[in-house]
Amino acid sequence: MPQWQHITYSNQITTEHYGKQITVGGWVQDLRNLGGISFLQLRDREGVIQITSLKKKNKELFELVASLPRESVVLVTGMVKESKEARAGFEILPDRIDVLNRAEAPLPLGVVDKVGADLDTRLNNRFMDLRKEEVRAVFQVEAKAVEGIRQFLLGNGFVEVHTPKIVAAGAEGGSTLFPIKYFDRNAYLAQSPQLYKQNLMATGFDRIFEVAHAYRAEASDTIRHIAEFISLDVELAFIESSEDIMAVAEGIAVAGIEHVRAHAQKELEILGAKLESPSAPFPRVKYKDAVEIVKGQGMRIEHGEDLGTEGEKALGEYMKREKQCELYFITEFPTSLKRGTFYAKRFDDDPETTGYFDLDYRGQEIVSGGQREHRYAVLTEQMRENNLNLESFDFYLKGFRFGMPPHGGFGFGVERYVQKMLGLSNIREAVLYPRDRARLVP
RNA sequence: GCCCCGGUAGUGUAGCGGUCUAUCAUCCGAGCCUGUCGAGCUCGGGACUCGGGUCCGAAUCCCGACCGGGGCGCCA
Repeated sequence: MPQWQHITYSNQITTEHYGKQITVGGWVQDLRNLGGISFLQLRDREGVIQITSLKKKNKELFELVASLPRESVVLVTGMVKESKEARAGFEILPDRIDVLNRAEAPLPLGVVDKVGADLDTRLNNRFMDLRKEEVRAVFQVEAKAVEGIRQFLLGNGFVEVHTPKIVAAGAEGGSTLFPIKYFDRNAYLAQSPQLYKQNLMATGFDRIFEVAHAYRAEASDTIRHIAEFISLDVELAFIESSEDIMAVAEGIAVAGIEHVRAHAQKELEILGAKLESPSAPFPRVKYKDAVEIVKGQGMRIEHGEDLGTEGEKALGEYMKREKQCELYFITEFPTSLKRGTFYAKRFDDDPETTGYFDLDYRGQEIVSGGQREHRYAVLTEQMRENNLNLESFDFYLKGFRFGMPPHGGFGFGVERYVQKMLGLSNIREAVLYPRDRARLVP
């Protein structure tokens, strides 16, 4: 058996192992040398094991242990012994220690130091930061959330697709596009799979989703913006209204949380996050009612204005307080606020209003979507309103001329979802290697 | 992009014109200790972002650069 398969994880050790020899491997988290006895806390993927050495039993081995700098990588082969003093209920008495890699000192960032570190320092040394279980737990939760969402979508007949991230034109304004060199031409990083997922609605793939990076060159320095984020995009055809889309968005939000609750209980505990089952259906608050609620909270806002960050927060507090609700839709956004979203379908009997919605989680937008305009003539008219050059959207528009069913969809911000779920103060905490206006490394 | 705030040992901080050969913790090194797990004890080590300026004197005040934090706009 290869060495890596021979290693026992800390959480796999049971009373069955007591009195037997095993091999464990990991990082030297901490070392206490009391003179005649020493305790090495060895951390692996799953937890921490105590390695107890006695000087009188093996002086050479004892001195080797004592010389190990923290965060060195070692393999320890020894006997598992039941112990009342050890936290895990057992400890390992080493027969052999292989030092695979000695760590330098001082560490750029302490893993178990009794002092904090700024997020910037942590991100600059992310590999060290990720040795902390509470940091890794965030990404375990994210993985479980996405797993739950995938299961939900696959179970409902959605097909997972992958669309290009190197594109010729953007779905929205050009200002938020990252230009790149594409051989001898200019191209951009995709800010959204919008045009492609709509194009796919004309193919027979009538229910699709994609989990992929999206790139936004927004000059936004906030705790909820990053230049590269995971967009979970959904599009489905043969719908009758934006309500059909909302039902899917709701299903996703519930599925992610429920899957995390069921499969990441340990991580939630580590993070101290209390995550309750959301009750569906989520409330639908029409934009015009949202304006009144925000006004009622003492804020100055007029109908037709964007709610703004503070308005969104105020609405979030209101929904929590009055409706005991953390997830809710803001629906029927006025056309005036969605004019840039040229593909948004306006109500036939009220062209000043769209079926577009946001899904907010604790006062923060995590989803935006709605029914699209699938009629070629109306769509091109709305694009002209935006002074768009129709020729550069040729591939997109062609899809509408030869059989395009009514459809709609949304984009779901995975990191924002996880951030809100866990109450993280900065979205960067929910990204392994975040990219923002200032950060390109690591 | 706009508006506030901040940059002091590896890490996190105190100090905010002279008493700073700069505080505390953590950390690192040497030593003592056979049950530690926020170990304890003794000794030692390590820092004022950079460039101008004001002043008898600058970590401290002013200007600029660079870096960081937060808010707003915008958005996932």
